[in-house]
Amino acid sequence: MATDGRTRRNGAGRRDLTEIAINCFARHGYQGTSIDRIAREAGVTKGAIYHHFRSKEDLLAAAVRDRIGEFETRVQNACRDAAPDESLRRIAEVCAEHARSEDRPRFAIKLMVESIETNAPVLEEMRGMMRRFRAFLRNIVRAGQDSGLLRSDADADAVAAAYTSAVIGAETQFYLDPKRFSLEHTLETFVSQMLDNLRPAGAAQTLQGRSDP
Amino acid sequence: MATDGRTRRNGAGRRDLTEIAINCFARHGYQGTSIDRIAREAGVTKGAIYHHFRSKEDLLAAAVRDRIGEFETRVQNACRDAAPDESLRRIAEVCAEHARSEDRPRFAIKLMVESIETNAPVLEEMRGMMRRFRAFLRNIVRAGQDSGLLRSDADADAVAAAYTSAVIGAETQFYLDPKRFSLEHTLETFVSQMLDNLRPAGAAQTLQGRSDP
DNA sequence: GTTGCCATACCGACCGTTTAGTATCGAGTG
DNA sequence: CACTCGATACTAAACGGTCGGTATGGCAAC
Repeated sequence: MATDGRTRRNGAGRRDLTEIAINCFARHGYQGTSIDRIAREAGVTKGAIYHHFRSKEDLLAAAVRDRIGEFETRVQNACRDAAPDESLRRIAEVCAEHARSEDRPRFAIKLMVESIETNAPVLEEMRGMMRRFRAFLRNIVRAGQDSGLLRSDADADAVAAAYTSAVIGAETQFYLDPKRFSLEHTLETFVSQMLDNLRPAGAAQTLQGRSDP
Repeated sequence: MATDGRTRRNGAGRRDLTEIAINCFARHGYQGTSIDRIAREAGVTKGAIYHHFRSKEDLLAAAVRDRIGEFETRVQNACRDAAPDESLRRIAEVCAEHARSEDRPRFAIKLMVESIETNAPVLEEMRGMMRRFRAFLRNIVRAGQDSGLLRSDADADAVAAAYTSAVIGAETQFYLDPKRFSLEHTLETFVSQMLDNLRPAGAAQTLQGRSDP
């Protein structure tokens, strides 16, 4: 708790504040999180936050931007040097890990849903993130089609949209009912189903999932 | 706006209040909706609301229960006298209609997500709804398996979970980006993909979706 | 008159934001 | 080296407003 080499004072820096803020926002939502709560968890007073950020919305926007960039980097790194079908499997794994992580989870789902009809700037940020995610998936599918690995008559946009739906819906159900909803198994089932369906006609057909008798 | 034959006064009855309340909650969230706002939209004052409901949470719980029951009835009716595969198509259609309706939409997604870590009673209600929804789907899949219509070696629970994921995720993306996200097409793509995958080995294989060249 | 339904007025708590003031540092100056 | 100056990083306190909730009273119907 002493010096961390980054700040002159004992308090939290601007970067630390966005970390703590997004954590609070992800747990209690934007409207359910008071500036005082963030300040308390950061070990500073309310004034310190208003020294770094113009408003509560400004703090939220900064925190969201940080997290979105982090998530996208993570997804991209998981796909490095991987074939299209392997990439599609890995992305689901990264999303599941993200949902199970200690600090990061829920922020996307919670703030995305809350911002609908209540916070236009954040909504726009989230909309951009989802569009980029779908485009990223679509390009992977297209690459698979171009290389003959995946069926070329499939609608890559629709496949990407369905994939994104499965991820968001599975995360939501997992947050709602973590003890009864098996996140990884659901995503694996979906991805296997999708890859089976995308296999070019004539290729060998595998049963659902791996061979785990 | 005069007498509607139900109430002695010009105000709204208990049932009308839950309708208006769920509408507000669905748009602005629970924490983003004040009692005064609901009262204003209902054409009454706060006192009227506290005459019918003990607290804001009580009002929310009553409104949520009403809506959940309504939705479940709608889904069940859509499946009357339908074969399993047809039921699975119809449920997706009902969910898409629900998402596009004028008054009802968003309440499930919004309140479900918001209640995570903030409102245990509502969370429990939502959890029950999702469990029943998945169980309903699973039973349809099992019925299809028993009748030989669907592959018997598929994991019915996992299929139901993936289906539910797709519905929730597609609705969420649609609310987030209604102009760019095509809800119906995404759900149709998913359901076709799933049914293709569930077709028993040896059965005729159709291409994705209908023939819309 | 009693009862059900609702309006009015109000309370205490809390929220986002502002302001005034303070402590701590680095750079510049002699 | 000491010393000033000006940022920077905060604290403490308060303000105006809104919120959920309550107490009270009145009007209409039976």
